[in-house]
Parts: sequence; structure tokens; C-alpha cells
Amino acid sequence: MAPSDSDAIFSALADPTRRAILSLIGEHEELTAGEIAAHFDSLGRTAVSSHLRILRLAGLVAERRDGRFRHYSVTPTPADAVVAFLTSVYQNSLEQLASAVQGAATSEDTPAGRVEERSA
Amino acid sequence: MAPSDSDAIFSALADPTRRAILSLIGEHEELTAGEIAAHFDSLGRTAVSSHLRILRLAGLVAERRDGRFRHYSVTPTPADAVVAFLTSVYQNSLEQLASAVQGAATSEDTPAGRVEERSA
DNA sequence: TCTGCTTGTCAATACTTGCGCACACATACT
DNA sequence: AGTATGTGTGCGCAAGTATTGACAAGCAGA
Repeated sequence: MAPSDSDAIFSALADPTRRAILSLIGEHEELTAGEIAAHFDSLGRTAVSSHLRILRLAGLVAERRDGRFRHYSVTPTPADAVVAFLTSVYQNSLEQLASAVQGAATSEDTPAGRVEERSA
Repeated sequence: MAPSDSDAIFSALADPTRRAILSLIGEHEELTAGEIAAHFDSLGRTAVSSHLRILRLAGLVAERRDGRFRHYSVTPTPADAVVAFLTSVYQNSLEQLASAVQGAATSEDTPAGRVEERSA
């Protein structure tokens, strides 16, 4: 029971920079704030720090303090709120969604673009 | 499909009112703008119209014009971008996501599952 | 120890974006 | 006509973002 969590998660995911940060962390295991900021030359460290703060408050990333470094990693179970929302909306075509997710899980190379339209 | 679609979709999903509208439409088959506005007494018709416009531009809802009415319905394949993003980030815990989606799909015995009428 | 440097965040400021409302307009039924 | 449905426009207000400057925390070397 936490609709506000969904709000924080979707708000955090609304910014493309934050999604890029999340993808970047997801590609690696852990990344420090400096390494993340290094990938976004157009952004300063303070901006990246703010984004990481929002992602952390939304529960999307976890922070591990190691000396003066702070290693960030993706939280393993944050997609629940997203899935819950998709469930409430796309009940009809949820089977296709499930198959799409499974297909993506088996081969992460899948472009995830084949959900056949059902006409009945 | 351009990556800008993801941007529009996530931006559209960022607003809780829009998510509520989407859930509302998902519960029913089709809803007119007036019916949707009736469920949100705190909002005016122009606000609802603006939200519907954003949802429509993001490809999340489809509009069927019937006389002076405009019936809105959820598009069956908008979650692809969301799934694609989740795939890129949560590759490790994607099996859990798939199981969660499947569980949600099987538990809910789609009452009147009919998503159709997709016009250009 | 003490100084210097790096890492990362906090505070305050200006800028941009987005939401909601009131008004008016286009469309379409009776 | 007259009325209902729905959207486009302009305005005011709020929220979010990136930058600059400064601070707390921690490592390395003499």
C-alpha cells in the first residue's frame, strides 16, 4: 500500500537523464557518482547528485558508502509499482505483455517490439 | 519507433491524474471525454482534454470520433517502450518481472476482454 | 600531525516547463 | 436557431532543473 511510491517512481522515470543514469548503472554492477557524471559531460556533478537523490528517494537505486566514494546500484525490485499499474490498465493485453517480457528475459537482445494486436 | 516515444510515454505517465485517467479507461471499454471528466469533479473539462491530448500524442490512448462525441480507449501496445526500458535496466531481475506479470495476468480472469477498434 | 587534493552533497539563484482555469471557437445533434 | 460536446488559446501559478559557490568527509604525502 503505497500509491505515493508509484508517484515517486513515475516522476523519477519521467526525466530522460534519470532514465539514462538508471540504464547506465544497470549496465554495470556499481558506479560511483563521479563515474556517472563522467558519462554526462553536459551535466555538472551537482545535477547528477540531485538526480541520484531523486532516484534514491524513489527507491530505484541503492547507495553504498565506501570511504569518500558512494557506489550506486539498481534496486532489484522497484518495477513492482510499474507492473501493478500496467496490470490495472492493460488487463486485456496483459498476456502479450507477459510473453514480451519473457521473450526479453530469455534474450535481452530482443528489441521488445512484437506484441501482436488482438482483434477479438 | 523513435526513442522519443519513450520520452513522451514516461512524461505522460508522470502525472498521477493521467495515470488515473488511463486506469479509468482501462476499466471500461470506451469512455467519452465527458464521462472521464465526470469522474474528476475537481478538474475542468479543459484540463481533462489537455490530459487526453497528451495521452493521445504519446500513443497511450486512441480516439474514435462518433458524432460530437469522442470515445477514448487504451491502445493495446504502448507498454513496449516501458518493457524495453525495464529490460535494459533490470536484466538481472527480469525473471521476477515476468513472473509478476504472468501472475497478474492469470489471476485476473479478464471479464470482458476486448481491445479493438484501432483506427488510424 | 598538518596540509593539499578529491569526492560528493547542500544552499541559493535564475531559467524553463507544466498544470489548471476562464473564455472563446468549431462541430454536431434536436 | 438553440444547445451540447470537446478542444485551442492566453494568463497566472507552481514545480522542477542546471548552475555557481561553499561546505562536510576522507585519502595521500611530507
